[in-house]
Amino acid sequence: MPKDAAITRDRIVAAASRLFYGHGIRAVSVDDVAARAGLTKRTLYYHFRSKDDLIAAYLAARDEPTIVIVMGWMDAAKGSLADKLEAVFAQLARLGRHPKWRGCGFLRTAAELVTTPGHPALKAGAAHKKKLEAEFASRFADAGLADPEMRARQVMLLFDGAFSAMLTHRDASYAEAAGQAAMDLVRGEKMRAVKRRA
Amino acid sequence: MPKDAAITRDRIVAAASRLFYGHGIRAVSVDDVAARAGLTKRTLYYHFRSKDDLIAAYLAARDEPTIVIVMGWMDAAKGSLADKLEAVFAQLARLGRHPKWRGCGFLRTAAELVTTPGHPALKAGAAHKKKLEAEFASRFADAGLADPEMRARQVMLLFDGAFSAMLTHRDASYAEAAGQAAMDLVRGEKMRAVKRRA
DNA sequence: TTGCGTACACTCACTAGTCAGTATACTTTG
DNA sequence: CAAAGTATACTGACTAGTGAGTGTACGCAA
Repeated sequence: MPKDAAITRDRIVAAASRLFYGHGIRAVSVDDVAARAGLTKRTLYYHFRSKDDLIAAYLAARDEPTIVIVMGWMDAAKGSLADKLEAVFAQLARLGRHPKWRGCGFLRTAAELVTTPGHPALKAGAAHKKKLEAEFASRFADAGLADPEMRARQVMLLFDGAFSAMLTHRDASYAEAAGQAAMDLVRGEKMRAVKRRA
Repeated sequence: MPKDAAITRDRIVAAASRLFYGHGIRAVSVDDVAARAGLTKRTLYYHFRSKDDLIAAYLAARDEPTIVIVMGWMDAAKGSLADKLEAVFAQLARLGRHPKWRGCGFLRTAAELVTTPGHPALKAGAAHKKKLEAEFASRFADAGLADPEMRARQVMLLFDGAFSAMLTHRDASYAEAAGQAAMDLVRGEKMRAVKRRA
């Protein structure tokens, strides 16, 4: 039955996700993941060729859901674009206050795997961030903001900066400061001419 | 002679710095560091109680020099506050284009050691970022910027965001986008009343 | 009976940290 | 001043444990 295989695979990815996110890639062994998934390492290696494959699957499984969550925050918020951005960063701060929060899985993986440039997990992480940036840009364009791509990029920089600072200081208020900056960047910018260099 | 000990210690820290920064904390063994420093592991353990001690020493040695470099960029740049910030981020982009660049050692260490909350290296990293933020705030205050502390915090968020994005995408132009955002945040803000919430 | 999914037991390389001992140089003492 | 003692800086070989990945056999469903 191929369905069983898919179920087992998902269970392994779920176990890997919890452990890799909670403790880091290198800190977690394949044995740990197998034990957490309730099966032996040999079974895990039946479903995944290597630990690197498993890491890639871990991030791939986080891509779409993360984007849905963040854009859900934005679309659910009432008011102006600035208000919506404030809501996004307020929600990020709320996450950051959770005791099990460990920063951004994509950024932390990028930091850990920095020496293996072609790693599929790194590509997945970069693609994920690009997608999120594009979602912001699309909404900024709809709102009539000048230079939506650049503003989206700057908001992403604040977003990733908030992740880093919250992780460094264990202080979620950094996300709120980032939200204020994001608001300032999109406020009163609607019709301003694009006089910046490309 | 205690001078010999200091020299050897420094050589170990220098070797650790290169390897930890280049490959990551967990990816580098104590044997690797000892070999790079040209001595045995036993000698390394004569100078450091544990690998954790060595990690802390690695970040401690990077603290002050990093701040001097970044503030040197800022103070050497001519023009307005915005111009000086543009210069800082331009220099960051220049660093990011170097083939041996591997992101921010402090942020990457924070990401790797996320499961050991009290680790001295994490405290060193947090203190380092706070110091840098304070240096920005001091210069913003001197320039008569309204709410210098908040702006300094936001610039730090852009700074760390630039590190993260450059590492994720291997694209140094993110630092320049961050620089543009930083300029926008300090420009035309000199005398604006502080109407934001605390 | 074929082949898919699982388990046990294993390999071999590597890891942080330790044991016991040595060469050198400075200090104390007869 | 010379001999003995002591602290310093160092080494090679080791331990106990963990790492990713594998060979082989077994049960179960079609």
